[in-house]
Amino acid sequence: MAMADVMTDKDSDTKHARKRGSRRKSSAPTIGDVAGEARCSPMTVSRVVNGEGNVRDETRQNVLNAIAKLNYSPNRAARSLAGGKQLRIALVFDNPSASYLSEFLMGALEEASRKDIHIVVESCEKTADAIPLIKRLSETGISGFVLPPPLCDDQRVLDAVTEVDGIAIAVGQGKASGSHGAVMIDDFQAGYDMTKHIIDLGHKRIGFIIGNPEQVASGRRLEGYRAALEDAGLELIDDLVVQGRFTYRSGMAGAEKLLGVSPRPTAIFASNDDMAAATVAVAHRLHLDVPNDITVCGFDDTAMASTIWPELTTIRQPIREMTAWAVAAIARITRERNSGERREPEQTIMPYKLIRRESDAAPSLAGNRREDIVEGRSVK
Amino acid sequence: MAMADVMTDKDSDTKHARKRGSRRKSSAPTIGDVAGEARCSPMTVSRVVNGEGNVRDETRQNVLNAIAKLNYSPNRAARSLAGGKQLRIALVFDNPSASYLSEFLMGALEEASRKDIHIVVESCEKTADAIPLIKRLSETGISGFVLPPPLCDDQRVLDAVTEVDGIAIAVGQGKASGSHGAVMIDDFQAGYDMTKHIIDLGHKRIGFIIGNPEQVASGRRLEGYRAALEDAGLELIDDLVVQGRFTYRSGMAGAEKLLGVSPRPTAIFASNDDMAAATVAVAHRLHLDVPNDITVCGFDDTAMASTIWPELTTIRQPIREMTAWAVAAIARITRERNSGERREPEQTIMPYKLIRRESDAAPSLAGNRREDIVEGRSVK
DNA sequence: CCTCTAAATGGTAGCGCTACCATGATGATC
DNA sequence: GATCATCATGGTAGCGCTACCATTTAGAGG
Repeated sequence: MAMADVMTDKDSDTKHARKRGSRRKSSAPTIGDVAGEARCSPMTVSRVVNGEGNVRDETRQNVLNAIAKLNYSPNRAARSLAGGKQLRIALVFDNPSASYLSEFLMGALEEASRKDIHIVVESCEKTADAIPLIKRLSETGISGFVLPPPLCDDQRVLDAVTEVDGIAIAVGQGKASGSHGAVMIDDFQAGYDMTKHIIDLGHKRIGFIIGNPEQVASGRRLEGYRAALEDAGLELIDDLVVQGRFTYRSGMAGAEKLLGVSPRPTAIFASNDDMAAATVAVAHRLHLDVPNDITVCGFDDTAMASTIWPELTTIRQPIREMTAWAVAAIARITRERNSGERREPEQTIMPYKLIRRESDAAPSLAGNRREDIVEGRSVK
Repeated sequence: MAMADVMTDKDSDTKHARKRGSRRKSSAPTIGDVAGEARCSPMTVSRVVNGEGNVRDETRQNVLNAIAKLNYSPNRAARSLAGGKQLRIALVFDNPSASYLSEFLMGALEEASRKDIHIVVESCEKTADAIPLIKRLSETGISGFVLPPPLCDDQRVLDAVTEVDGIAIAVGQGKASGSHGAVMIDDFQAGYDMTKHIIDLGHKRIGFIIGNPEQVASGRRLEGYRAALEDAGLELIDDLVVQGRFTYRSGMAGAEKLLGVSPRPTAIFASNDDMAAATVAVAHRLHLDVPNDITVCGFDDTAMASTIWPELTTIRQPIREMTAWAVAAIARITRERNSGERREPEQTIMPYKLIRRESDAAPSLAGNRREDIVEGRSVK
């Protein structure tokens, strides 16, 4: 039989020479080439490559050597064709906030590359435009949708995905919901931690600029701020909480208002970096030194945070990992659906980090006379 | 024969019913389904789909109708498998400037999606790291490299690509070179136009902040500035030209120096938006109003330009289109190489736009608040 | 009418891989 | 030692599409 033939001959290199008239364009090695080199069948190679069990260690090693020798890498197209897969996932967004976006894309792309998934990127002007867009995409065979805020804050968008029987994963949305998967950080806790960090520095009058009221995360961050103040036994002063909309412009307005309050707050926590940057600008215009006269903290760790001077103390969301998770989740759910399962959409919460840079400091003793510092409790 | 059979029956729907035991997972229509519906062979459908000639109008229409009816869309994996293609292109960069990056990714992704090309994104810390990275990528079957600055300003990186017989396309590099393809804007002319725009507003003392000296584009923009001054018969004052490094911090230092010169310049043209933003911040700190006390212009039209207040008048590079062109160029060159051709690498110059926002005005006059777009000169 | 060319279409054989089943070895169990 | 499970491996048949060639048809020219 063929086996004996292969096992005994020594010219395995020529054995698997390409048939003439082959249509092959590139000379990249195929699974067959590796099989020839390793003196086994393509199937065994496939098993090794895909990490399946039931292969003798010796055989596996042979195959691995052959792969290394030929510098083989599997053909993705053939893989997905044969595997009958060919996942296509859409990234839809209406928020062209560039710094966020590139992280977002990178995370998705990496994961897609690893899993051989096709990513389609689509942007739309208004949130409302997303609904027909999702329908159209669904018709071109896209089954999964990764949705960053503010798109994922709109229930109609989520519903549109459900309607076309697609899979939606919300990235960075503030709240969980049963209708779709979600990956996010704990905005409440992050808001709490940052506020506590500021309190621990010795601040007592801490201003807060709220984000866009339409995004759920805004509210959560505010709640975290409030809870931290309360836990520290600090008074919650209404004048020190102003509404913003996540834009630089709204941050300026907010900062102007806050810095006009008397006595002035010694720290301002803005719900995102753009507004924090605006706060720094306003402070500078008033000849306040950041951080010596006033501490300014942001949220998101976008490019802005480390571009301006002083660089901002902020909260870093692992956007990249979050998006990668979203893509992987869609892949998994699709696989499950194909095999009949149909379970509740999952949600996951990722860790964030408080990045301490140069925009925070203890309140200056020179300016305001302070009472003794009261340590706030740490809440887990 | 089979033909007569197909041509006469009316139950073409059931005719092509799937064989039992098929491994097909998805129920997406295949080219065979379309052929059955249109009563022709899969080949003819393929011809129509791929826009080849030699198909009767009537037949084509039939096929088109069938495609529409079944909502057919070709399977990419099968396509590239059969076509023997499977282009893989790497985007390599060491400049994590986020706003630039996301545009960059979008352009590449769009084109890749259209042409069914696989994009691999890789970043590296230092420019030197790019060289082994390119070698490694080349070994995994990547033949094309899209390189933004500052990577493409380093000849060693370009050489590394040549060494592995890959195709390099520099995006946004300031100068042309014979060893690789390139797509860029005319930095000289853009620098000239912006300077002229400022001169036309009535300014005579115009400061300039140079970019990173290692990037070719920096020098070109400076030359444009000089040429415009000269053409306008304005004196070139050495004190009004300071060195920067494209960073916010360097922009602050530059702006402080420029605004310390007496008499003060009435306008500052920074070689990129980050430095222009820093200039605005410094001006504000000195209680100078932008643009009424001083005009500030940037370059690149990154997110920063339209985030801060006042929004910056700047030069917009069509990054997205440039990257898309780069990807398309690699695809074309690869095709040519496969068919034996081997021609000189191409270069192309794209049009830029002068985006007028709120940061410029005539010296000491009430500011205008317009967003005019002045078309840049387009070459070829 | 009959060749001859070109246009229009069909048939076939893969592209490189994996799902599925068949087969041969190897022990373990009674 | 026969029976059966289990592991290790091979064979085969596609996945959906296109390259290539064969075939048919329509028109041109003699």
